[in-house]
Amino acid sequence: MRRGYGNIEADNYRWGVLIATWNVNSLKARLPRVQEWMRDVQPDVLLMQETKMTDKVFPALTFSEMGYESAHFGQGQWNGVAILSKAGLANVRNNFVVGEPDHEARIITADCSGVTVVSVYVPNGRALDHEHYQYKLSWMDRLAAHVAAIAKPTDNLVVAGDYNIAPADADVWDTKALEGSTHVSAPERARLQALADWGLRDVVREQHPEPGIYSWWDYRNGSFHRGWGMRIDLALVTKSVADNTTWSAIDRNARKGEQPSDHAPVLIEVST
DNA sequence: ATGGTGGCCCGGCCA
Repeated sequence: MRRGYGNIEADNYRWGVLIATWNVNSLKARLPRVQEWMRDVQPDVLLMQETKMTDKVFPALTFSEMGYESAHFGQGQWNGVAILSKAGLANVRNNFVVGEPDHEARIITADCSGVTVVSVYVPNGRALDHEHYQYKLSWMDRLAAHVAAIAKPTDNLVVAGDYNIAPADADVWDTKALEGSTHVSAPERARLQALADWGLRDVVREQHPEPGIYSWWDYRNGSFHRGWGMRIDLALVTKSVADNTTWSAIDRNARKGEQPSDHAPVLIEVST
């Protein structure tokens, strides 16, 4: 029997595979919080971003002792993505599988008991006139090629992580404040639409149409307490997964307390 | 949000 979801306000007990994604903003700094959260919520699969460490120091043994297999694609003090699973972990693929490999560690793919999962950390972009923004747009194009290369729209696929893109105006606290900024520009949103056109659905938004659900709040200015957030961490899934997603949430409680990440975990429960 | 925080690891850069 499955448990409830720890500190998450679920109105019921749920059954199925619980898949979570979380930008931890340094796994070294965040390991105690991550372990506490994992014990509390018991995800079956956890995708992480911004581990900010090398593969050599990734705490695979710690996660193994907690019952998780793991795969990590890191590069040092920046970026770094991981997949933890107690539902099987096979066919691990670092980086893009087609085209030019990225020079940064931002994407890792694996198969977890019939579902292919991709942990993505999309480049921030910095500013619309910055070359990093062009890197972000081309990165999203390469992600689309990667997705098309690893799966068909009829497969079980979850592409989740920190997209650094708010899909719509309802996903930000103040559209005026963000005018001319990254994360909300039309070209970025067009890249998300391309993934949608291929067959990936924003299942959390489908299940939570209300505005004001965010996954990231700036550390500065008391943004969290003022409600200045954005929903930029997304779980994009194919139809077979979306149609079997029985529950989803953003665990904003994880943004509270001592030494939080600036991102909250996003969860989906998929019945099997 | 023009940056007041927090990550990297010790001088700024990045988010």
